[in-house]
Amino acid sequence: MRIIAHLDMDAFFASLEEAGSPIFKGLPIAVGSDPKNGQGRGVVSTANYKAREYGIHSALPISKAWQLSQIAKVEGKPEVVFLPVDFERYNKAHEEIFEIIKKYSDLVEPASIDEFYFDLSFSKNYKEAKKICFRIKQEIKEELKVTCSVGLGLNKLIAKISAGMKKPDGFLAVPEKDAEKFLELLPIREIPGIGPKTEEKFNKLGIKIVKDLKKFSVEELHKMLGKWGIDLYYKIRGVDDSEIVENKEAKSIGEQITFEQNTLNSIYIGEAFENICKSVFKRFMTSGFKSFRTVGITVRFSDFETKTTAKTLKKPSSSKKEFELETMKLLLPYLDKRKNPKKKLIRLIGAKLEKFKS
DNA sequence: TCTGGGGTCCTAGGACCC
DNA sequence: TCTGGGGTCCTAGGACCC
Repeated sequence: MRIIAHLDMDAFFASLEEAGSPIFKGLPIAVGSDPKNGQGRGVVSTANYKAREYGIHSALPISKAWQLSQIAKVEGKPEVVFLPVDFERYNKAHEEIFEIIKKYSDLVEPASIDEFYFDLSFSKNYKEAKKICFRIKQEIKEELKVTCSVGLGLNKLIAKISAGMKKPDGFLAVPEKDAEKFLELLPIREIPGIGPKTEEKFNKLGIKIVKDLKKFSVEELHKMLGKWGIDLYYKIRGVDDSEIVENKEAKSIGEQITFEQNTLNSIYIGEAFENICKSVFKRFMTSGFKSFRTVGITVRFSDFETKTTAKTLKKPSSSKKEFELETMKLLLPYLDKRKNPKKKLIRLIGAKLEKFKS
């Protein structure tokens, strides 16, 4: 029988900032874009638990977060500490956590910068596995001064959901015999892969919790959701055979920027685009891949309409010149009448590389 | 409230080939 | 003369996740 663990860092970016700067201790922190006195674009990446009391959370527009901070100030509460995202620092912490988990399990999958799956099937039982989880939690706390939550279950799905239930600094094991009951009572939105659109779709049919979802046959879910519906049918019955995968290769490398102000100034856009391409290519060069075959761009207009265009080259390439030339050819039509007849201002541009060969 | 940036996976339609 | 079936590749867009 498998025993799978999922470890999820608590308010990761904000916790690391707090741990790194004692003066922030106890203060509300929002890591994300520059609020620029309420004029900033962009969103909150991570808010610590103190900031969440103000109503600030991930993906909240930074301007709104700034307003909430001003309101708090008027009420005599401490203002929010706004900090930029420091990926270098978080990546380093990620590696350190990976190394700690590695000491206890030889099958570890980093699922994102702040999440890991690992295999504890070698443990005699859940009690033994739990002990290991607590040792890992302890070690992370000692070394990095941040907390995490861990879930245990018979597969990745159960492990992930249970890790999320006792945040922060929590632990939950859902043994096999309880798995189906545990799932049945959850709101469908708790199932990873069911987002706002799918939730809405099911809500309209009166489907609220996982138990309601079980009314549908495999065929019905397949029809409604495509291939993923088949997975879902089994997942909600506690069946998830997906493996822990240790080394996942990247499928794409890309970057995009949102301008401070929407623009159609081709000199300005051109310069920004050049910088993006340079940076993307640099990352390609250090990725270890030998070649790419598809190049692509993204353009987002002022009304948020977003266009992507891609071109697959005849032959694999590793040429920076070719990347820059081909993406520029894709971008140019959006700057004039060809693909922008209404002369809409541009809000964001991006470039990416795909179809790698090692 | 006016919406980042980094990704992954899936789908549908068209081109093309045998 | 007016039209099959299977397969693959490519592109654009959508949903989702952190």
